[in-house]
Amino acid sequence: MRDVTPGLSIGQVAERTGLSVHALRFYEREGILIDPVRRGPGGRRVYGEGDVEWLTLCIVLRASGMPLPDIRRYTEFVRQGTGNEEERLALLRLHRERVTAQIDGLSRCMDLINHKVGVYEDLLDQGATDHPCSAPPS
Amino acid sequence: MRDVTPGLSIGQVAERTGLSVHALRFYEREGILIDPVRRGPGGRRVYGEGDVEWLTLCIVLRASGMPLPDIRRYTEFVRQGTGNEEERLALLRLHRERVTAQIDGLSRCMDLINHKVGVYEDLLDQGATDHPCSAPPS
DNA sequence: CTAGGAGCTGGAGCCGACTCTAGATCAAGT
DNA sequence: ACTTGATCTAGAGTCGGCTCCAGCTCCTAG
Repeated sequence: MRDVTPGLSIGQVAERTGLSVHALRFYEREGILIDPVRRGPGGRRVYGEGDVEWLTLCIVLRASGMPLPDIRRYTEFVRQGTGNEEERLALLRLHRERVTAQIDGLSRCMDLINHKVGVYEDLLDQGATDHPCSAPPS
Repeated sequence: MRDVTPGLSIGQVAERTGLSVHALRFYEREGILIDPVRRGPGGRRVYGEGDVEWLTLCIVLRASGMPLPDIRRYTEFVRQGTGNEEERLALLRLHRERVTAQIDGLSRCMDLINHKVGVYEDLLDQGATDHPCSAPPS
C-alpha cells in the first residue's frame, strides 16, 4: 500500500509542469523548492507529487509577475514550518496588490487600444463607402 | 499667431512623458518616432507636441506589453501615411488579443492568490480563537 | 572668464529569468 | 558490445529594454 507516489524524473516533472528541465534545475539552485530534491541512483533527481504541486503554485506566482526572490522568501517561510503565517499572508497580500495594479493598468491600456481599433474600423468602413476627407489618426 | 508650439527640449519631453532622456534617445535610435527629430542650434533635439502625443501612445503600448519591434512597425505604417490602415488595424487587433490574454491570465492567477489569502486569513482567525489541529497549507 | 548644467555621440554595462553548452555518467534496448 | 537518450555539473550565453559612462560641445549666469 505504500509507495503510491513512485517518484518522478526531472523530465516527467518538466512535462507535467511545462517548465524546462533547465528551469527546474535553475529553480532548485535558486532555492525555490521546499526541501532538497531526493536523489536516485546515479545522482538523478527524484521528485514527488508534492514538488509538482508546489511548482504549480510557483508557476502561478511567476506568471503573475512575482519575482524569484519573493518566491524564494515565501518558500523559506513554508520550509520553516508553521508559525509564520502572518508573514506568508503579508507576502501574498502584497503580491495581490501588485496583480490588481497590473490588471488595472492593462485595463486602462485596453481602453485606449479599443478606442484606436474603433477609430480605424470606422475609418475603413467609411472609406468603403467612399466618404470625403478627414484628418488621419495616428 | 504662429509658433504656438515652441519646441521642447529632450529634458522637457522626459519630464512630460515620464521617460528618461536616455530612453528618449534610445527610442529614437529604435525608429520609434514618426519623423526624425528636428535639431536646434548645437545639434540639440527639438520636439513638438505631436512627438509627445505619439510617445504617450507608445508608452501605453509598451505598458501593455507590445514589444519595441512591433511598435516600430506600427510607427513605420504611420510614417508612410494613409493607405495602410488595414495593416495598422491588424497590428492593433493582434495586440488587443495579447492584452486580453494577459488580463485573463492574471485574473486566473488572482483567483488562486485570493484563495490562498483566504486560507491564511481563516487560519489566522481560527488560530486566534485557539482551534485544534489542522493540516498546514502550502 | 569661468563654472554649471543640459545636451551630444558611441559604446559598454546591467538585470532578470532563463537557456544552452561541454563533457561525463548511467540505464536500457538491439 | 554498442548506441541511444536521459541525466548530471559548472559555467557561459541570450534577450529585451533600458541605463550609464566618457569625453565632448553648448549656452547662460555670475
